[in-house]
Amino acid sequence: MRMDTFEAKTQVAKALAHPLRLAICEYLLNIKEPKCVNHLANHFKKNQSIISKHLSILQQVNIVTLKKEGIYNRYTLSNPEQISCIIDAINSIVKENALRNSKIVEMID
Amino acid sequence: MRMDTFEAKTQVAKALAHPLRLAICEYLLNIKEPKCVNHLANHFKKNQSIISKHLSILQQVNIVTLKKEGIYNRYTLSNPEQISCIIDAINSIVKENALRNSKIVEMID
DNA sequence: TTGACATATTCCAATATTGGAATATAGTAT
DNA sequence: ATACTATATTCCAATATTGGAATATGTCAA
Repeated sequence: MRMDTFEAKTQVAKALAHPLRLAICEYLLNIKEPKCVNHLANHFKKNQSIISKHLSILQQVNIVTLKKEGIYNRYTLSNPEQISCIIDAINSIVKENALRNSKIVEMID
Repeated sequence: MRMDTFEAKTQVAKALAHPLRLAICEYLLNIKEPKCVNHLANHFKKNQSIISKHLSILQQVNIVTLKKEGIYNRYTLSNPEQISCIIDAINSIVKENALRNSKIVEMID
């Protein structure tokens, strides 16, 4: 496997490697409806330029798709199944780590 | 879902968001055997301090586990199933994007 | 046209990540 | 003890990512 093959994959991983972007993805996954920038800005209590920029980063690697509807730019997950897999796997790793850490704390106590 | 819940998840995503780290994970997934730093350094044609540092980042979020065997520090994936899910999902997104882009090129031609 | 609203983009300073070189640590053998 | 090999860590300069403010663009309605 050539190394530059990993560059494109890394772009996808990088797009997910931010707390707000990950939260946006998880939200869009659960809500299952296209959401506009303003809605997301209100929901996450961030200003619109930040939300817009993060959505743009997600869009660049096609994690998210934009539908223009009049005034509103509505975003959905382009590949909900894949994003769901990734989020589930990450959650599983994090959960296992938390469990492992709590056991280590017990050992110390 | 509180925002700081995403911090731990983001750490996992960030750990994967580097071409060499992603390549190491994919390699360890395929090889299914613990590999030492030097082996990985030779395989990826990088110097040992870089490999060691990247393994340390992967270890911090428990993507990778260290087994000390005499002189050698052998690393394996801690959660191969989850990492496999993530890598497959990323590959699927990247493949779809490549396909989509090639179709766009056809439209332009 | 103007105004109002939704969104995108640009600019910039702060912060984070990176690779490479040098150094430190650790284990084994002699 | 010394020497050798494997690995980890520290330091630093270059680069990348970030959030916020300001500005630009885009859409509709009066």
